[in-house]
Amino acid sequence: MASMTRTRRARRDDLIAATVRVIVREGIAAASIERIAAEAGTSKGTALYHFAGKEELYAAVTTSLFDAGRAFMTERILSAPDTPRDRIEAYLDSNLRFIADHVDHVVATQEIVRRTGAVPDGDAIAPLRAMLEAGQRDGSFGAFDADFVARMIRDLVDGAAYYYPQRPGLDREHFVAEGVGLVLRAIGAADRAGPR
Amino acid sequence: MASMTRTRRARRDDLIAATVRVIVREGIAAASIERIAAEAGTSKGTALYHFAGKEELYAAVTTSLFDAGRAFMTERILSAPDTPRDRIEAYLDSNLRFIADHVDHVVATQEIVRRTGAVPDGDAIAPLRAMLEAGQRDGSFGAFDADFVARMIRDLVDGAAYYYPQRPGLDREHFVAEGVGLVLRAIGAADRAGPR
Amino acid sequence: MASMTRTRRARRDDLIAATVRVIVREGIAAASIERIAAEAGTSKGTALYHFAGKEELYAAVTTSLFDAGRAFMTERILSAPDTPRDRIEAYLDSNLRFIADHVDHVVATQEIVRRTGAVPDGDAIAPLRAMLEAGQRDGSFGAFDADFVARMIRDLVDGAAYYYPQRPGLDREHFVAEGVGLVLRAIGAADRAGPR
Amino acid sequence: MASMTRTRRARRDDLIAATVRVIVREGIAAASIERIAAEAGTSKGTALYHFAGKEELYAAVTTSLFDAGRAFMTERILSAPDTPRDRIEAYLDSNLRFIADHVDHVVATQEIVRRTGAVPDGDAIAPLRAMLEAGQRDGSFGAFDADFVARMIRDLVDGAAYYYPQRPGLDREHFVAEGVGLVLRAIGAADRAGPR
DNA sequence: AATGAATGAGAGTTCATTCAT
DNA sequence: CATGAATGAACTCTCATTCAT
Repeated sequence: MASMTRTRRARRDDLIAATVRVIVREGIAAASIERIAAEAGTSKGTALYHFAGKEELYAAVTTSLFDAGRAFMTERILSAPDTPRDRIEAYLDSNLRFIADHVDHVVATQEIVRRTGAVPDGDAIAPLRAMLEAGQRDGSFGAFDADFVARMIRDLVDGAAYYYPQRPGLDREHFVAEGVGLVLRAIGAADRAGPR
Repeated sequence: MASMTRTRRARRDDLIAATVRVIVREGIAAASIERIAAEAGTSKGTALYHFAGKEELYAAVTTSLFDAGRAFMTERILSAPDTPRDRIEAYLDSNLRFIADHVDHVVATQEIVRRTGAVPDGDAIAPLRAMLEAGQRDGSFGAFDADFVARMIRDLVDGAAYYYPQRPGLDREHFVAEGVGLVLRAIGAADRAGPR
Repeated sequence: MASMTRTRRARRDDLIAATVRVIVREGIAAASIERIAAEAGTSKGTALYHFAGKEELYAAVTTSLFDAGRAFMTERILSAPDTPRDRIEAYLDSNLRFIADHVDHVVATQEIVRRTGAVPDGDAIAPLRAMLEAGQRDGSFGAFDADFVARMIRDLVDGAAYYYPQRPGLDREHFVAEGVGLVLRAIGAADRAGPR
Repeated sequence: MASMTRTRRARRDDLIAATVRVIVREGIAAASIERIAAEAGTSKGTALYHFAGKEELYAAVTTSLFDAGRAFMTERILSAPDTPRDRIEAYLDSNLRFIADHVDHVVATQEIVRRTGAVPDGDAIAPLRAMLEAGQRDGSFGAFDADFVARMIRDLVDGAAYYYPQRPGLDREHFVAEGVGLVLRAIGAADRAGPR
């Protein structure tokens, strides 16, 4: 994948962006290859020249988002203090921030994942659950079913992507703070300080 | 609609149940009328004899669930003490209980709603937000963006329907208690008493 | 066919009338058995109990019109003076008068004939051509291709059925006189007298 | 529309011709896209690749005929002497000649127009009526209801298209002369000269 | 590298007809 | 007599995919 001509790379990016736009604006049902190609200013034949099939195109959309998201988030999580509370706060904060900055791509990816059932990255729950359990062990968090809560947090964070663009005036910082606060309270970790 | 022959009513119910099964097991993409009819042990022609079209079939699936759910929940909510905390607890408790008892139908309905965008009942957020705001006014709940939190609670509750069947051993009471507790903590209303 | 219970006869007539109404108002494409049955205030099953199939229903529509038309016209033609000019005038006059009095049934029948290609009565051209040739032999009419003209007269008369209802204010007598006059002039027989 | 590849133009013409053949030979009821495609030696998918739908295919059939017809006729009518009699004669003569040369296409178009009700060109009666009224004003034609006669002439001319192929031995010139003569006599304009 | 053309599989719908009650 | 129920055939249309240029 690294060895791609610049043209090829550019065309693929065009098509990925067009896919995102079509899915977000017109719904995934309307996202035929022909419609996407038109949105990208090219032809169906060309789209399928660059991607072996629709599956591969969709995979490219999700993969490109996951790669960017992982890079963005791991950096921030790793540079946070090594306590469960700080790590999970960093996780939520960076995730919501990333979402706010890539709403369309996130929404499109969720539509694709829901339709194809193929998460490219593997388990997104496991690390979250691990963090929760760590916090429970050292007493930072309350008592709850870590698996259940982990999944609910993911639903909540994913759902935020649909909510965010629906409130156009919504301030990004407010959005992030609300999300983080909600979860921290839910896991019994919101009692540090400050106006969160 | 009340005036339906017994056969018609039965066949429609068969088809509604078959639709739910197909959507849950094979995904909504595979839920063609022919596939659904086969699952119901009948023919495509018959399915379309009983439902004017796919839209009407899907509407019947969602409507039947919403009707049952509304009946189940309103009864319980109305018989709860008239405080914000008790009402929202009744709301969550009855909703999660209803979900646990109708997982497949709930999941199928969510798939349909997501695809068609047509919620038969109108706004599901408004009443939840109203309850939250009432609790904020009288000091039972903490400070948060009620609209944001209302939506997140809905995402969370809806998401629980996907989670529940994935943990086969999961006790229904545990499931409900975890869900209620999570939300009550998140809105700062969990400080009553007892082992919740 | 003569031996029919009164109910049976009545239901058949209801259905024939309903067929005519549906075809005229909504077009023959919309004239499904179900639609026709609904228009007649009964069910598809009943319609097919009274008529073996759609073909038979359509045949009944055309036959009932042809029978009535033939009775109406032959009487008038036979009571006309026995000259080619008088006979053809009686033919046209009675035909146009009959059409004006049964526009809907005539139009419906034409639609059916055009679609099924089945004229119940046999050749409608032959007698007309015979009259024209008789007039040519005795010098009452001019010189023309009798077969060609016979067919054109039929097209013209049939077409009049579509025209008549489109000019609501149109006087029946005027309509008949114009039609008769047009044809008489066309065959060189209009030079008798009077304001025709 | 002018910018079409040669292949596309050719395939569309193939399909238009096939449509005409199927309608004329087997009736418009039998003219399914699949049947038409087979007649054109291609597949249903290809037919729908070249025409957005059946409506567009039918529109192409009628439009192509109307365009050719209008070109053929206007040229001849404009080059005729500017008297009502000459103009209407040119109208009839050119129309019947065009019909004789494109019988199948004309018949197919009439079937389509009758079924869809969509005349691509607008009112075909108005210009005819205008010519008739002009002739009445300057005394070239007799007294008659111009609107009525205009419509009857159209019925007559259109009907000629069905008649023509039914008499295989029929000479084209004879056919045209009979049609023109019939109408000219009917409107009282046949008294110029010669054995018409 | 790009694309027009072709095609088959499959979806939703309509409808005449058969049948049991 | 009447009708609800059931069904299969046929039709239009969408779409991912293959291929030749």
